[in-house]
Amino acid sequence: MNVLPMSPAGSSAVTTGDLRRGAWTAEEDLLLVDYISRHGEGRWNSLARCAGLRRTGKSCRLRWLNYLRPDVRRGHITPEEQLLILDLHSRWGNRWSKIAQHLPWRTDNEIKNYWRTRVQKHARQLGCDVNSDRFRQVLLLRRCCQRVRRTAGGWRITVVPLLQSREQRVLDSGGRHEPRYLEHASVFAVIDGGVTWRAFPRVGLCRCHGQH
DNA sequence: AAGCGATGCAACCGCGGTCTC
DNA sequence: AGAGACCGCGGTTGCATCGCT
Repeated sequence: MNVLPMSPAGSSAVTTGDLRRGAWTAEEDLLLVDYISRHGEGRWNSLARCAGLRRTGKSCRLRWLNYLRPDVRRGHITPEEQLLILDLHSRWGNRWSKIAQHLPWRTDNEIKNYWRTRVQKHARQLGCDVNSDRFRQVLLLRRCCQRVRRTAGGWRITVVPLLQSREQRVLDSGGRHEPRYLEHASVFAVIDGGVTWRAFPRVGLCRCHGQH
């Protein structure tokens, strides 16, 4: 099972009347997991009562779907997932549950949080819209850099912001053992020794030959 | 070391749609 | 058919943690 965030003893959870609210305790998690493993999911309100949990059905459902479900993947969102989320969001907007259907190991809540805290902030810093080609290119470049890192190993990569100029520019990031960046119009590239990886909007990463 | 603002994320809330009786 | 219960979604809040001064 996943390592779960647990509230410490005497946590921020409060009890109003017969119901508890706030952070879940390890004991509550165990009760819920144990009950669902024996009886499966059902009607959440009655499940909460039958499992001996002083929680609303809603609260139990949220806890199960977002954290206790065995197939939920937690932690760092990969560049591939970022691009997929970006693509799906450009199609459907804030339809988080619909987007999450295409990343079944991620929850809608996680995707929504990721979007609001990281993506929107990132776009603000770049001064562009999250659905713009420019923003997409930056993500593609990041993935590109990661691949170069993986294959070349040990290189220090500097992310170069997209320039507005239409003319071709070759940006040299410094030492001869580091990759150089080529930027032309709406295309990014990382030049890695004899191989050039180019990132095209809506297409992805392509390996090019003889393009220095 | 302490204070404080920024950040990330778990959890709650409100509402509209669906189900059940 | 309709009323109440329930579910699921998207938006929002609150708190723990981090990093800076």
